[in-house]
Amino acid sequence: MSTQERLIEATRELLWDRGYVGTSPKAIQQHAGAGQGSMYHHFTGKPDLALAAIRRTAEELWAGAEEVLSAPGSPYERIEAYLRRERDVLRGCPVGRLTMDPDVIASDELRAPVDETLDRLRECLAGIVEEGKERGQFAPSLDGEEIAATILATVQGGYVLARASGSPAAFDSGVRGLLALLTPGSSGR
Amino acid sequence: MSTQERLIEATRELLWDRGYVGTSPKAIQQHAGAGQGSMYHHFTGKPDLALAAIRRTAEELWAGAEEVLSAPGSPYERIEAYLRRERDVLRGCPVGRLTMDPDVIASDELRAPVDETLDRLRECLAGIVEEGKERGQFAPSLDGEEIAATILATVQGGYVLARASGSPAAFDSGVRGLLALLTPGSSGR
DNA sequence: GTCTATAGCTCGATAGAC
DNA sequence: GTCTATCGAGCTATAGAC
Repeated sequence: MSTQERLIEATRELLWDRGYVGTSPKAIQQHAGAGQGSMYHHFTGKPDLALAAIRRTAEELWAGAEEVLSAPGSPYERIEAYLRRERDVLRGCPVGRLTMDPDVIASDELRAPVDETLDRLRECLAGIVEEGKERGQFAPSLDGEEIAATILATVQGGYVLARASGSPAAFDSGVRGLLALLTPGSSGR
Repeated sequence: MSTQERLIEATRELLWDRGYVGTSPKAIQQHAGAGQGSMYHHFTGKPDLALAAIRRTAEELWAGAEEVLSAPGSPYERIEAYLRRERDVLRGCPVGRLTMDPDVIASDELRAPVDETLDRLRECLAGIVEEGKERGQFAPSLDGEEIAATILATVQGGYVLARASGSPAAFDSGVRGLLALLTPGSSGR
């Protein structure tokens, strides 16, 4: 793996665990096994390197989610597969956690990949919900865009609850609650 | 307001906006209009001051939520009031955002108020859902604890979506989706 | 391309005058 | 109680040798 690659990968790991504000160039260099000059040769500075790392993380997350959501199965089954998918719950979402970083939010460039990824996910989920309505799996009164936002929010918020309690249980509990509400034929009342 | 008070209030504001890692003692002192020595006279250091600030923020949040959730009304109405309550959406949750702070999560002392607050909220919501089941407002198949986790997660995740897009719309959308799923007599299918 | 050296600044904390 | 002065360390970045 090239030095440039190692720098990006090290940055991705550190951004996931410590966020942008909590990640120093020095820590990145040590993680990547590279010197100061090496980093500043390949990137103009911390924001430039972070942008490369965030873009790659966003792409990977989207690719993985898209794979699960486009797999064969009914709309409910695909949403369930997405929600129940294996996750490193206590580590949090590598994309969503960036929204709590003041420097990321302050920069349109750094925020863009985060925004686009969550937006694409929402569109994708909304389409699946609409398909479920057509098939009679979900109530016609439901709004695809809204339910998509609820699904995404439950996942993102699940990470928050899990990290607060130090256990993945709260994440799973929230997911089970949402699935119960979405379950064809037995939800709401 | 005493210097000690100003220090705590300044810390609360900065923790809300920039998190623990992103908040420096110097910034706190400037915000509070106090010198170095003043801060270290009243508190042993940054963790001590942050603990006082986090505890107060957690207590205030719980008090406000408890007030809305214990107001008169049916279970569904109380949950709706909680979800639709006015919030500084783009600023995020002053308690929930701390879960993305590596130093907060690493310290049992700093994490405790966060954990306890969300846990109490979950218990409170779970009781309301159970009450709704008894009244026939929610389906008997629903689990109070799980739905409570879903509600809390939708709120916490709503902040994430809103901050990612730079607009409160996504938060409101997720809340409307959840309320549709919870609506007596018209949810799921 | 990669290294070391160094800059100028801020970090979190302490010392000691008043 | 509050202030200024100062500490050693780490921050982000640049310079320049190799």
